[in-house]
Amino acid sequence: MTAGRRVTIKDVAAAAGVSLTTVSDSLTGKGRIPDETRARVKQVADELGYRPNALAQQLRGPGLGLIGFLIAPAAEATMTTVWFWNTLMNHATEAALGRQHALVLLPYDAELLRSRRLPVDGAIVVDPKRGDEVTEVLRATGMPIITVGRDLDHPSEPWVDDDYVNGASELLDRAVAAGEHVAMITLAPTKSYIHDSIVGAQQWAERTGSRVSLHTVSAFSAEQLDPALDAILDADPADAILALNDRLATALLRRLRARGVNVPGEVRLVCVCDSPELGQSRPTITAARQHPEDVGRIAVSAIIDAIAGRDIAESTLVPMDVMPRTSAPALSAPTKRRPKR
Amino acid sequence: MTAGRRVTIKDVAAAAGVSLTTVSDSLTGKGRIPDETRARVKQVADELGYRPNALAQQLRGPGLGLIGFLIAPAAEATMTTVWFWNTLMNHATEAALGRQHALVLLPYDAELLRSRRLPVDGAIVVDPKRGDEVTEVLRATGMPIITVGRDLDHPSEPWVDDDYVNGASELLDRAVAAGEHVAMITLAPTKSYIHDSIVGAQQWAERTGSRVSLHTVSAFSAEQLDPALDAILDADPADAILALNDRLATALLRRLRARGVNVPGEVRLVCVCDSPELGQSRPTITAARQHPEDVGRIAVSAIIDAIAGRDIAESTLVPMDVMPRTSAPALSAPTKRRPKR
DNA sequence: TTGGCGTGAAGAATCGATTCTTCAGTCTGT
DNA sequence: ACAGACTGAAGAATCGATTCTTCACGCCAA
Repeated sequence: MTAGRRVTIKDVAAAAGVSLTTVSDSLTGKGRIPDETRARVKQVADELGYRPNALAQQLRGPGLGLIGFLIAPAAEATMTTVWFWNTLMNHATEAALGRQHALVLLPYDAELLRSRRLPVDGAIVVDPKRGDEVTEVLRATGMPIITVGRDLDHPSEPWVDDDYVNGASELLDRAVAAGEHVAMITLAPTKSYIHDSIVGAQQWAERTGSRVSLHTVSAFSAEQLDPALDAILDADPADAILALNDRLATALLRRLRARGVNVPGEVRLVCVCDSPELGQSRPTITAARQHPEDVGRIAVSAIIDAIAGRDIAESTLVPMDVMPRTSAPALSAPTKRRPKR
Repeated sequence: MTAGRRVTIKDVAAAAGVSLTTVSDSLTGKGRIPDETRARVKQVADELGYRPNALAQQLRGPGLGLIGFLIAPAAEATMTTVWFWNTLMNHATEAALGRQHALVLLPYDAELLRSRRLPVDGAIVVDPKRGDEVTEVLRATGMPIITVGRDLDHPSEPWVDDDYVNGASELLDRAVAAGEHVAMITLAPTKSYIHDSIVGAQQWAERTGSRVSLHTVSAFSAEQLDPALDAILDADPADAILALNDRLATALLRRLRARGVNVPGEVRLVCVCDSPELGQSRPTITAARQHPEDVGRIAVSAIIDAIAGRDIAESTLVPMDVMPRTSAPALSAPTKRRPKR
């Protein structure tokens, strides 16, 4: 009961005076065992506190693959982040379980990872930062790796992500008329989704002959953010404002209301990354929806293939969906069609 | 290369024309193998794309314990949540790895968990909601379980948590003079930390002969939150305001500033749950710091003990630290000492 | 009485990698 | 020239559970 070593099937067999086979069959409901014996074995197992070792149980049969799962801590957290991670984690977990694999959490710490043998067959890294040392350490072990979002300094690593380039571009297509001036409020492009969102906005500008002016802020504290946003609104009056994420979008909406600016009457407001909060604000905010469910599933599929030695796609983009809301209703007359790519 | 089945050590041995032992020793750098053979085996292994099976590798030796890890999705997300989960996850992961265990993510979905055999020896459930069905399903498998935060409907389940009762109480001791009137802004007590924070504030009130008035809001959207907070500020003028979490605290600070109320001059503002953001606002906000690092480590320790069949404490409370900041400086003359319990 | 069949349960192989033990062959020193 | 030491590598046990195969025993019918 208070023993140190774990109780194994051998202990149960010895205590019940039967063979290993009988214990296994009794507990799993297989084989030809009279009810009386079955009950007795179960009782002995309970008394000893026996629980089958999950590892050994999985070794035979189809086998359980172990996939390392790492999330880079975010300096700036938003509802988007939480919603995205939660959804991603749940769907990735589910996909893995369905394919006889398990997601094993690993600490996001290069030192720690380096210092021990990692009990995994491959790894998924979510939101790596530029030139990420953690990814580097994993790579050095030789295990297959896939990232959700690219490591901007290692573009050749296999990765999966929402298609922020086209997402941002289509978002503007739907919500902003060609030729108008858009002020884009973004964070420093340390992660690929930021970089890609900016590229998407610039592509839209080129294609439609519009102008996008970039403003980078650091969004750590709401108290520091508000004055920064005010300064931008003062200096750069625009027809529409494109916020990178929900945190920036809601902060902007607050500032605009405080200034008595009508949204969308005087200025339209759109946000690249959707989050549940954007559907709750007043007015609700138009955004492009990511698909963490698909991203998670695809990442798991790819890493399982890589572990099995199959070739995998170098990158996968998941299309985003524009969600037109009150802050920037869909245009009735669509602007020029974007070329396929 | 594009093969379906995974390459095993046997395949390498056959291809290299040596024994299993030689392959294993060559790749792990052990045994007495001449450099030439070692290199040749390594090359063959590389060509075949061999990677040792993590499961089998861990079966021998100390063995790898698998611990299920589940996080209940939060309806309302705050910086606290993200910071807390991230820190908890990293430290729990690290603690597990250090003790030859691995944290395996499981989906927070009762249906899914019920439908398959779970490849884990025990489980940690973070932030269970009242009468949680997920916990129920896990419990039914017979595996040991520990929750971070109590399931309010299953108080007898082993659990670990920050000591919100004493945390809130000591926070008020340090920042609010006895006899003053405190307005507490909180969420509906669906999780134990909310419940406990309220109890702590009430205990402080009783002990010091002060009054705490409770105001429950739903914090989903910032746009809906502000009017609700205004209504409370209008209806219940207080000497100090106690916010449950960073989201409520920063929203309150915004409202107070908008109303031209001086903090801490006219009203002091304190927050039960600390988060990095509270140290960045202007003024910075006094709060009680949780210790997700310790909570994570302790939860892992406990579940490992439970898996090994050792008896574990039914509950563990981690003391919180009051962080005095500008919004409510520490009182020079401390109020009555709280009795030990 | 004995062949055959059904029952209950044990034996042994298996999963993949590691590690302890053994062993054949070569080299060295006396 | 031969015992003993050393080298390189293979054999076999092990981890814990599952599962395929075998086997002893009892009973019934021919």
